[in-house]
Amino acid sequence: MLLQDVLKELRKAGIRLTPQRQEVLQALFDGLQGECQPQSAEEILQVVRKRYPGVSPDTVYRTLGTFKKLGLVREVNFRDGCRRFELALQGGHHHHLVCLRCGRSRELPFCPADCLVRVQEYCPDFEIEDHAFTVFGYCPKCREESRDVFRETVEV
Amino acid sequence: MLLQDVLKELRKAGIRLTPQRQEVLQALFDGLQGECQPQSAEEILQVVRKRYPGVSPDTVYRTLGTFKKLGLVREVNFRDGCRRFELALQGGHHHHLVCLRCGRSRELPFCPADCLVRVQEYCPDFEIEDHAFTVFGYCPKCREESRDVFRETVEV
DNA sequence: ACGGAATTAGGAATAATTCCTATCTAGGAG
DNA sequence: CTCCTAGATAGGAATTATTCCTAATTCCGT
Repeated sequence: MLLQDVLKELRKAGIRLTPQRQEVLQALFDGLQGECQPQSAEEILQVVRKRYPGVSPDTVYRTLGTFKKLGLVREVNFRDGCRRFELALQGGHHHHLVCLRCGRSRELPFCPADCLVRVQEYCPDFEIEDHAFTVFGYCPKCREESRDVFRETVEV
Repeated sequence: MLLQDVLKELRKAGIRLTPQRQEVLQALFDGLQGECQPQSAEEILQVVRKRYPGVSPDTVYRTLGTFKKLGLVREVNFRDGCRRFELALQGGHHHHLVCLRCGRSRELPFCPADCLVRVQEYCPDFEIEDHAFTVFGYCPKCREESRDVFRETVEV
């Protein structure tokens, strides 16, 4: 799905298409390129401000909230002190493998769908809205680096 | 496992047992009773201050960090603006079903263990430290209440 | 082009978390 | 039991993320 299609859907949903919202959306699309890396509100704000310097944090947060309600954006938590956001396009459902040292993440193409089914059986009256499966640890690069630091410490 | 056993283990691990740390531990144990409800640092602080009024937030955070490193405490995120903590006793591994309205959680006895195996196969050089499986939505009680609100709105 | 409801900027307020440093203390050594 | 010191704490300030408030602006249907 492309930016144009999303804009069309938003218009259809009666969402006012302000330039600020379009820029937030653009930033989210940019984040989709290359390695998957959900962005913090602050990061998105910086991107948006390149074109609209006056944009306020409030606007970014409000826009992300609006998009989240529409199911267009998902929130994830990487345990790095802020919320992160990414596009939730249909067919792109995934989870994350997060490095606790460098904060970078890798997309996981697995989903514990069977668990979700069991959860719904376990609590039939609970209305499931979203779920998170996130694996935390240390990426190969950071493991290597901390090994180096350890060596230096010992040798000195 | 009881508080006494944990204290013994901490001593064995060379962790200084200050009264503040013991109170934090006690608060975490209290949180284990009844419905599982991971606590925020603020909530733990309030409990600890009942006995030690002068305790600082810093101490609670530092203590929780120490316990986390030891694997005694797990951090969870309920999307309510703060980190939450709970004891991670052996055999008690579980996940959470969280209501986005009232913030209460229910313990899930399922774990996507098979997914973890697949993750490790997918990224053999990644050192897995922890994982989170959390289901978000609306509990029966909150669904009922929002239905009431809707009715009122319509009828007036 | 016009009007009204929705949206925004800007700045202040709030809340969570961490930092700093002088002081204190747990627990091992004697 | 007392002494010593590495490690821990209090207290308050600083930082960071997020939300609130309100007057001014703007999208978009008519």
